[in-house]
Amino acid sequence: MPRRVDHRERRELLADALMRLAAARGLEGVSLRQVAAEAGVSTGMVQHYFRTKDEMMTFALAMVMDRVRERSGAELTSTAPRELVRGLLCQVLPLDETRRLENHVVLAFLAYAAVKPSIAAGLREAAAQTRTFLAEQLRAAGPPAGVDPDRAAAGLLALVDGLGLQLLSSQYTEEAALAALDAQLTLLFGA
Amino acid sequence: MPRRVDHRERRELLADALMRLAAARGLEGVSLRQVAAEAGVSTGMVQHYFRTKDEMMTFALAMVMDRVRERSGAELTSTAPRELVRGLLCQVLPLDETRRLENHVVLAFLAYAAVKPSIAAGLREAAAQTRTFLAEQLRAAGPPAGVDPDRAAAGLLALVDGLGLQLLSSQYTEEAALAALDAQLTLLFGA
DNA sequence: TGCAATGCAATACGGGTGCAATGTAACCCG
DNA sequence: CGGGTTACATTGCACCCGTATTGCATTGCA
Repeated sequence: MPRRVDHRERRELLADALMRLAAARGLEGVSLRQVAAEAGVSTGMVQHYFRTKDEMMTFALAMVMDRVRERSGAELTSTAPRELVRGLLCQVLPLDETRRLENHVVLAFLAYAAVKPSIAAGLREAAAQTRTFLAEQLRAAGPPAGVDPDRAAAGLLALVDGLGLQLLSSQYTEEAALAALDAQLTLLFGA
Repeated sequence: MPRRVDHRERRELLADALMRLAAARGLEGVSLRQVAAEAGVSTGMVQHYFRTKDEMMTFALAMVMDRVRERSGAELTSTAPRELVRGLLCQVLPLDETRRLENHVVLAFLAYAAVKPSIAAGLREAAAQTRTFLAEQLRAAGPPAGVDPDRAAAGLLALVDGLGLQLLSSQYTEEAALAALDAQLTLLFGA
């Protein structure tokens, strides 16, 4: 049995189980044993691949953000700035089951990160990256008078974060969220 | 000693301790014993005032939201819609230590509520209330063409939520957040 | 003046937690 | 064809959790 295993693959298998748990029962429902059970393996195996629970958590979060980044990268085919921006932001919104799950995880980790700065760092960097990209696109599109691209980018990201938050707690529908996003894009890119 | 105690007051004392813990160590750091220790009382006393942990949590969240609502109500003196809206939204943003604490708590509960619907209900109702108020004010101010008050209100609330989120994880400064908010208000209310 | 209700404190219980230690198969390498 | 390393599985430990139970003052009320 041994030696011939892909470490990466195993860790992702476990991290996937963790995500499912986090989405279903919250981060506090995540324990070594629960993750093991969800993945259908022994707790010893989990310990084998993650020396500590914190290491497991950190890996899972990194994995989620990598996936979002990957999907966003794949979306960068359109040439019109507005569609590009919209496509990217839609990859973040919880509009299907996969992304709902991801958003749950990220939200759980956000609450966690407000306390543990080491976790927050990764999130912060990813956001900054997205923000500068958005600002570039806004600048390229030549926004209406009175719209500062940097500020607008920051606002746009905050808007999407907020929309995601409200979608998760089912405060309203996907259509409403998309409408709000589109309305904002229209304001920023002009009619 | 007994009989002459204000139940409400005791419960708020405990809920305050809970808030401090939640802000400092996250919701998962909140236990009956920890709350008791933080409040400087026995765990028995906590049990006396909250029959279950869930009851304690629910009460604490309700208390926080009541305080926000109270503060927001006190802010409703200005007559110009834009200033009114701005004042209200600023009461939600984490711009001082008190509100940072509150935001931490609400965020923690949001992650919790994504899993426990009974908690989510209260949050949803409060948000809906705020949203209709915002929409009223926008309508009263006569927004520029192409701005739908209801959608704009929803967007505004989402924006503030997102800004709060990013402020908490110190993704940027208070000034930047306020600037983003003001920029959006200018877009919605016109110059 | 009794007596029930109230406000708490202390303790105990069953269960879940992270983690360390140990065991044991399977494979690769020399 | 041994020895060492890898990949797990099992078990145990100390701790913390939420909750139930019990005990005991103190008080308002009859």
